[in-house]
Amino acid sequence: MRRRSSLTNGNKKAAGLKRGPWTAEEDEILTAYIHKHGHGNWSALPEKAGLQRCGKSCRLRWINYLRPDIKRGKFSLHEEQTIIQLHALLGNRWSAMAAHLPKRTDNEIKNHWNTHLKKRLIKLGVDPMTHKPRVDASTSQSGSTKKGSNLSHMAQWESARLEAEARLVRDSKHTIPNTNTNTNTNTNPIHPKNNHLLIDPCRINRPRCLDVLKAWQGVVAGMFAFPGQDLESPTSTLSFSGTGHTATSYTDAGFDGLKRVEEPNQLQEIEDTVSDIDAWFDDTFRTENYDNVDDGFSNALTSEFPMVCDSVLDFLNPSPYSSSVF
DNA sequence: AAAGGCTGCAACCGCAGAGGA
DNA sequence: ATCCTCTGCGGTTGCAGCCTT
Repeated sequence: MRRRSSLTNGNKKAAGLKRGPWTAEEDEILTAYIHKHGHGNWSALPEKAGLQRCGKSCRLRWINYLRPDIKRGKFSLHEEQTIIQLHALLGNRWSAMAAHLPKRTDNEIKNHWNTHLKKRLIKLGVDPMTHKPRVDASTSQSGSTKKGSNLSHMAQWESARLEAEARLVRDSKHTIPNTNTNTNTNTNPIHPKNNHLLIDPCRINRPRCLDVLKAWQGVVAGMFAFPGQDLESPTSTLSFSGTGHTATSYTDAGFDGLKRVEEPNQLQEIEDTVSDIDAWFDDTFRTENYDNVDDGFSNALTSEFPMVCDSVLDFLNPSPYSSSVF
């Protein structure tokens, strides 16, 4: 890791630059400039646009507030569920989470987590960092420890995958201008530099990670013994494949691994594991509030997890039309 | 009605990584 | 190999508005 000078250009507190809340006039100037010229180099933008702000401030204002493809206002129940689930997988990787919540910014998600969700989980007796019930260590000898360990592995694997996907989403956002208007294309663009397929962020409205996680739940729970594979390490995901997949397509390699379910009793094990995970999520997140709404969290999870079996069966009976979107 | 506390969120700060010189 | 700039990220702060006493 390279060291940098202690104060980079972007961090110098330039004298004479305005700080604090943006005025409507400043917003207008910035918006008009970006609509006309694009943002280009942020550090050069303020001078060109005639703003007494630093480039960093302009960038933040645009990304978190002025951008047209931003949804503001209350988070829906589904969005909150998604945030909680993503947080369990990714931790405080707000930008990666934002990539899976279209039209929400990392700042918004972070604020919502810190001001609402975190407190709610604490109130429910759930540790917001580990997403596990806050119980004393005496229960650690129970079978739940093993499941927790497996979940931890899953989280590591899925976390790595999500990060890669988030990166792709970011790339695609940068590659496709006017993402708010170009939403119905069926053809994904290709990254100009590496020729990798770029994921259309509009296709990630529903967090597909959940589907993949469900598939992984079967894999990582210890049903597959790959000689010489170290399932403790997320990087071993890459070694599932000998097909020369690049890192950006390594989830394909993971599905190759899934196809190794060959014994009927393995399917039963998968289903048992799914049930365990279902119960775990249910116990962790059920609240009176959720129980009292029709599309409550418990129901949502219950409806989500059957897809695990679908996914696994899908891989047991591979069809050319059922392949993953990855 | 006033004071103090709390909440929500926009904005800032410092650091790290990527990439060019 | 090193330095520098730019960009992006996550943590933190400041403050307006709301709530409670």
